[in-house]
Amino acid sequence: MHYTRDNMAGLLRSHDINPTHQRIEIAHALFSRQEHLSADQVMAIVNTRHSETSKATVYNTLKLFLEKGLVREVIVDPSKVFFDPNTSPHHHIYEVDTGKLSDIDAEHVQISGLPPLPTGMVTEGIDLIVRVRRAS
Amino acid sequence: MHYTRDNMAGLLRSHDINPTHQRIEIAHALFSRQEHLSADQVMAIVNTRHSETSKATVYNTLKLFLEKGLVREVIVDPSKVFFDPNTSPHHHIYEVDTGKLSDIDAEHVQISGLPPLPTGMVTEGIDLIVRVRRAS
DNA sequence: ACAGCAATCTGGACTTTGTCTAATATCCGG
DNA sequence: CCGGATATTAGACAAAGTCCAGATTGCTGT
Ligand SMILES: [Mn+2]
Ligand SMILES: [Mn+2]
Ligand SMILES: [Zn+2]
Ligand SMILES: [Zn+2]
Repeated sequence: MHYTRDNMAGLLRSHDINPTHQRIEIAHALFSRQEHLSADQVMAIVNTRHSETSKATVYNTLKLFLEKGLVREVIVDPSKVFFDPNTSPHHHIYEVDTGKLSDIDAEHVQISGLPPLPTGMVTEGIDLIVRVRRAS
Repeated sequence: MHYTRDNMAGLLRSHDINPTHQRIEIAHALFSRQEHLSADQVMAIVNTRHSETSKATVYNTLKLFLEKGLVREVIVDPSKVFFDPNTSPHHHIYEVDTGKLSDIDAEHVQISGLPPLPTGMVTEGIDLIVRVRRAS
């Protein structure tokens, strides 16, 4: 699949999001790269040519995408949140030195032996993060 | 085991940490409660009676404890880091509504099917977080 | 075309978490 | 007690994120 700006409007609509110029640009930044980006990185990408999207809109839009299930949040770095255009179930490898974050397909990963949840609680998601560094 | 201020000095020494009044208080805050605390919470606990430990010292000390392996860091909340006096291998349940964080013993949890690491990389740790919320 | 209206976007002030620094205080061996 | 190393401190600073009141945009009905 190839993500063009034109596809973005349909993608947004299919997630019940009114497609505006700013939202299309932000979605395009995430989906054309298929990378994990921080709000700051999105901000920089969207405003490379000329300043056209404010910080408030970047944060508002990313939060909206999150609520609508268009992207997922990955919390691995204590100083910033990453936004992930890949919403299929998967896990992450985090290189602590470089900050590089990559996907692990969940298909072949098996997690067993988890205790039962406290009553009245439902699982919202299971995050598995493998923290790695260069062998010293 | 019962963690008193008096055994804190020995605990610190056994981790190659020079026991000072402030360090003992901070260690005592964490180990007597056996809870996951943020820097802010540690700060509040340590200064309840009267102000006696600065913000800089709280942060410096928690970082020192981390380096020396006395505590572990848990990154689940995008807005703050938790410090965990339990350094034995274990996982976490995070209640997203309340922010409550509790331990899952790693003993019976089995994770299989992880892909091989990129060459020259070693695992520093595997964090498994089960995000739960009240059933709606 | 145009007024009215809701939805969206914006700059900038503000808050929170955490870092840094230069000065001071404490500790310890000789 | 002296001198140096180690530890603590207040407060300035930085970065990530939130908030708000005003401006823009894009309709819809006339
Ligand atoms: Mn443009
Ligand atoms: Mn005291
Ligand atoms: Zn991912
Ligand atoms: Zn724990």
